[in-house]
Amino acid sequence: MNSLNAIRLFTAAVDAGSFSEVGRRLGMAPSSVSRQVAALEDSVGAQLIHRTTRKLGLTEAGRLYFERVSRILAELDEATAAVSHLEESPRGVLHVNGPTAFGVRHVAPALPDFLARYPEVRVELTLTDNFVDLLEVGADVAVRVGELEDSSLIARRLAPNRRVLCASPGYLARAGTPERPGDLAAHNCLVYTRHHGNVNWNLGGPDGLAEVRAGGNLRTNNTEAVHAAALGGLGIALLPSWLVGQEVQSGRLVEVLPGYRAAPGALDTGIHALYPADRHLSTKVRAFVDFLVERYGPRPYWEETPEGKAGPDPRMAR
Amino acid sequence: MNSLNAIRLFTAAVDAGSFSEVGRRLGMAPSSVSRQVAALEDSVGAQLIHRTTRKLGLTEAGRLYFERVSRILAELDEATAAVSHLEESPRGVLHVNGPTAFGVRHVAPALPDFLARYPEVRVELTLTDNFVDLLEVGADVAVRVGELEDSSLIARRLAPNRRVLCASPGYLARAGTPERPGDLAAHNCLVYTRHHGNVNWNLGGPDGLAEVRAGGNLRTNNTEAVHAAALGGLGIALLPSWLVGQEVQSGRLVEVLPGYRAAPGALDTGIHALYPADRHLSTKVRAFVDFLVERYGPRPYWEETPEGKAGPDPRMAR
DNA sequence: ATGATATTTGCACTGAATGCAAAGATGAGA
DNA sequence: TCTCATCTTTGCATTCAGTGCAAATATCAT
Repeated sequence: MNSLNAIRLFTAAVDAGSFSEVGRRLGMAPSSVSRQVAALEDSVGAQLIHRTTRKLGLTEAGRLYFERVSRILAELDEATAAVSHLEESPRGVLHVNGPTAFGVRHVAPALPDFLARYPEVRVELTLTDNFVDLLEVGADVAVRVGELEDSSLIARRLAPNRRVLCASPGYLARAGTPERPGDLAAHNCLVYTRHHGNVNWNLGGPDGLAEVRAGGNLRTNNTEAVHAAALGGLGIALLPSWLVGQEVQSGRLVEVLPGYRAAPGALDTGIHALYPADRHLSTKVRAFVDFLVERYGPRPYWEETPEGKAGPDPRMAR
Repeated sequence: MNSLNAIRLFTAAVDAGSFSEVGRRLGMAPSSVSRQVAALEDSVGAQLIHRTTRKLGLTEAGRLYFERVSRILAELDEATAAVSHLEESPRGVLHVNGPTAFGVRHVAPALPDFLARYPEVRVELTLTDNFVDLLEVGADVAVRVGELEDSSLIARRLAPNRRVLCASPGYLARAGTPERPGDLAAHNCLVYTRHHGNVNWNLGGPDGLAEVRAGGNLRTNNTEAVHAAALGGLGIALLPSWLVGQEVQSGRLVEVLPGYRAAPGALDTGIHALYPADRHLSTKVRAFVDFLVERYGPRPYWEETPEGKAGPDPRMAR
């Protein structure tokens, strides 16, 4: 197999008109240039350059080869430059994958700012609720809420994932407001059933952990359904802050037992960006992840309290 | 500088879908494939392939690079093939250089047969009477008559170069036919003056060397002029057999003192083909030189005697 | 002729590429 | 859920290609 270096030296020799001159320009011994060109001639099976101690002359084969090969070298450099250019600054198509509910509320609204900052990036956002293989779907980065599957991907923490108790003002006016965790037993608790499993709520508060039996007339495996029911005044729900935070801020929902949060568990691991553990992280992915980290910040906007009052102990945020 | 081998392995990996598969196909260790691709990625400064133990996935940069690079590799193979093709059999343009007189009489007439045997060759014949640098004029092969300049070129002997005494039948009828070398002093000798130098004729015959003073009413530095004068019946000339051989055969000239030839000297060194001493002799040059050797043979057609009678002692040749 | 400069070859050496083995990762199937 | 087969990657010793230097040879200019 002929080496690319030999071809470059061949064209350089044609340009320079002398092996020694090539050596001087490229800082190598003339003998090396000579041997590389000779090896190239052996590999193509034809004399390319007639040599004399004073001048070089192209063979017909050499002329033919030079014309084609110098164009090819230019194309190759161009291809390399194109790829390098792609990584100079965020550019190209960024495939983002994420869960529907979070994506609609907190990824899609962020995209205008992101795209304004990086005009050469185009985003392709795919929202699905089943975990997908990044390589399989050709995604560059995924946003995952909750527990992380075991994989070789790199996870960058974007925000905590806290679940809070909440209900509509109408419900509370009608059914009263619980004062202690034990009071929940008397309320209509809207239960999200993840794996037909435990439906008790483990709450952490000023007086430590409390496990309460949550029951009511609605059990569903769909968080959005719990959300809708709570908004409709059906009862008390335990929902992630990114889902209800802004409605609590606007008063459409009211936080119940504000000193208590769902005790950290698998579902509360946090919100992460996942991307392949490549040695060369592409600038567009890095830019996107950095952008989300910056946008959500240590305390995401959906957890901001209106009066700047410090919310729950940040140390609770796993 | 990125290596061509790494690029080939990259495209092979994209085609095969696995580094191990590439290793099996190309008979090399998977780790080598992996390292070459990694080195290529380093050199272009971007991840090209997302790797998992079970599958490979192209990056956007990888897709871009693959598209361009696979086309470039094909072009490069094509260029190499074109050059190799050129040497598979005699093909292309053959630049032939030679002296005018010999070229017109014995090279040009041979070309129809040569070109008929090698239909893919085109000949560019340049006839000049001053020695030229092959490289300078871009010639592939030169035919030289007489002494060889000292050079690094390879000389292949094509035919002997003998000079014989001859005159027209009319001249001999008028002035008589010399019987011994000494008789030449009484004849009109047509003298070719090469370097204003010695104009004596050194003749070799049955009784050894004989140096005779050649003189007459024509001295010229042009062989063709001597030739024309002899044909016109002006006197006795000492001319190369390739120039007068066929006219002797046809009777337009008559050989004088047939047992005598010009004693071998610089002018009689022979007729040679010269070509560059390249390690790869092009097939078209080899074909042409072989063709001339075969055509002229050990005893050139211009020296054939009508009755098949053995001419002068062949050992005199050279 | 002589000197300057060119290509090429022999020789020792350096550095890159390789194969092997081991470790970590992933998917299929029991 | 566990095991196995297979994949990529890394460390390490080895091999081979590529390099520079010096010498030999060739060519042109002075």
